[in-house]
Amino acid sequence: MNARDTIDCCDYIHTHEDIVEAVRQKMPDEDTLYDLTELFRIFGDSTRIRILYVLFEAEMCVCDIASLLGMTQSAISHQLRALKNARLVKGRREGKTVFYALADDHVKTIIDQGLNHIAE
Amino acid sequence: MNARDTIDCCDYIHTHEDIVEAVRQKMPDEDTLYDLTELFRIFGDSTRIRILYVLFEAEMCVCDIASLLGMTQSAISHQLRALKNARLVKGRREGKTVFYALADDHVKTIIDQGLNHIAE
DNA sequence: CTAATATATGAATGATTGTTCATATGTTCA
DNA sequence: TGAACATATGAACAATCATTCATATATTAG
Repeated sequence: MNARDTIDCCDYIHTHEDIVEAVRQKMPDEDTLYDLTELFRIFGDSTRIRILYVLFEAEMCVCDIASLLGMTQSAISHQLRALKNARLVKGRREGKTVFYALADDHVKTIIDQGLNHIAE
Repeated sequence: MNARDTIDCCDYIHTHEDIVEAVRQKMPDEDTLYDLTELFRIFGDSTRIRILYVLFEAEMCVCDIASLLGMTQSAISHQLRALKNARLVKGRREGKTVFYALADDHVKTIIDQGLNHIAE
């Protein structure tokens, strides 16, 4: 099948052209779609989820997180950067140490929704 | 640094041992962590997000979704399987055609939370 | 300034993943 | 039964990504 043939792919599309039009109009723009996908992609890694769980409890320095999760400082630092770029965590420098904390409480809300789904 | 050295990685961990202990206890078990990560990983792909958006509007057959998104039937079918395994969509066969629909309204809630965050 | 400590980062690598292609399965109709 | 259609699926390939290693930056103490 050729995906470019937008209307002749099967017998059903002609019977629901109003719906097809509604879908087309309600699709979010490319930028929103990209940001949304990117946000969930960040949540889709167990190291990053673990880091977020750690930060639910308290702000913490890179090395403590690494220690808690049994991973290297470098690995954690790389992932903290990803989380920071997604504005899920924020860093605060105090001398040599950088303390990371959750950026806001959307994070917890999103994770809770995820937990809701898997608990179902 | 060796990540196995759970206590001697920096000067701070000793000053917050109560918090470290609290974090340890509140970390979800491995299974939950895996399911949660897996769920968000499924949301973390723009094709799958697009499919979910299409299904917000109405149930639809594989080939219509493919047509709407300008992708091949095979690609969509593969992704529908992923969405089905994550129990985000469900399929209903009617003759030759299989209609897919959202499994429940957690899906919309989770995506809305994501939109909330990026709109912020 | 130098040494020590905490964090950040670029490059390399192994693993994972989305799409494609070819083909199989399942259903209807003649 | 056989042809036509809708969907599903396994294997292969290219692209993406998490971690590691080595090293750079930043801060403090001496």
